[in-house]
Amino acid sequence: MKKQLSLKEIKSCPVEYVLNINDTLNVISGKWKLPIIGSVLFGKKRFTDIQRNISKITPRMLSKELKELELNGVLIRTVYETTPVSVEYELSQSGKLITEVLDKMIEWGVEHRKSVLKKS
Amino acid sequence: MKKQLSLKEIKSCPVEYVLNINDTLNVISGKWKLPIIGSVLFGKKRFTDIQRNISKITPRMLSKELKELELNGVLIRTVYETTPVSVEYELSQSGKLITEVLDKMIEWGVEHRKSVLKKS
DNA sequence: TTTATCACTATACTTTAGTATATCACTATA
DNA sequence: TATAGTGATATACTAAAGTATAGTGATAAA
Repeated sequence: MKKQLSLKEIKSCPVEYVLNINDTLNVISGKWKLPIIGSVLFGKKRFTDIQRNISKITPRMLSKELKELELNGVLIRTVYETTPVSVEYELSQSGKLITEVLDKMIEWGVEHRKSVLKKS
Repeated sequence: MKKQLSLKEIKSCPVEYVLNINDTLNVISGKWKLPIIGSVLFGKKRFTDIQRNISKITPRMLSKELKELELNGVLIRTVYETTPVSVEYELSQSGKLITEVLDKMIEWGVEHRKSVLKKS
């Protein structure tokens, strides 16, 4: 098994640095992951709720991405044995915390745009 | 021209939220952008330096990605009229600041992995 | 009886991202 | 004269990501 490195060790090793960022990047990149996270950000949602929320997503993509997000521990999937079954998706504890990363991205983006506009 | 929204306005509008994160995401996603940023993180680098640094990248990809990063205002390209010409790439001011986002990503990733391991 | 809802899956397709390999014009060194 | 280094570009390809469209089985309402 791979040794767990400390934050300090990761940030000081270029290879680990890139690998660890990629791990996080994989959780949020692709066309639909972010909209899905956005959709469940304010509480539990069902499959069709999310689908209605993100009008252009196909069920194939939604199903695929939900599975991946669940596998990655970002979403929690709960099945209720009603008829027909209902399934609810919600953010896990660390799924909720990813907003800290997202907010940082927005902040950088806004500042970056300012500095690009200034120069042109 | 599009109105510049404040941080508050962006964070409170789901559509703007996703759009703005995507802007930042586009700067760092893809197979090679992060390794390139990593390579120039500690100072100016030339085309072949970066190529040697990232041993598996093809010149086509390196050229393509450098162009995109320059266009996005993350990298600055300087041409020196030596013979043969030499070209140096370095991070712009806000290019340097993107490390704040990257560090946040590492921090979340490390905590997230901990919480996933705990549960299994 | 037809239609709709639920949460999906199957198949075939297109589009985008990335790879492989060769080449450019120039110059300096062996 | 042959070879290597400079910073790339051209063409053709494969692989990955995403789209389009139809269909599943159970149930319940019109």
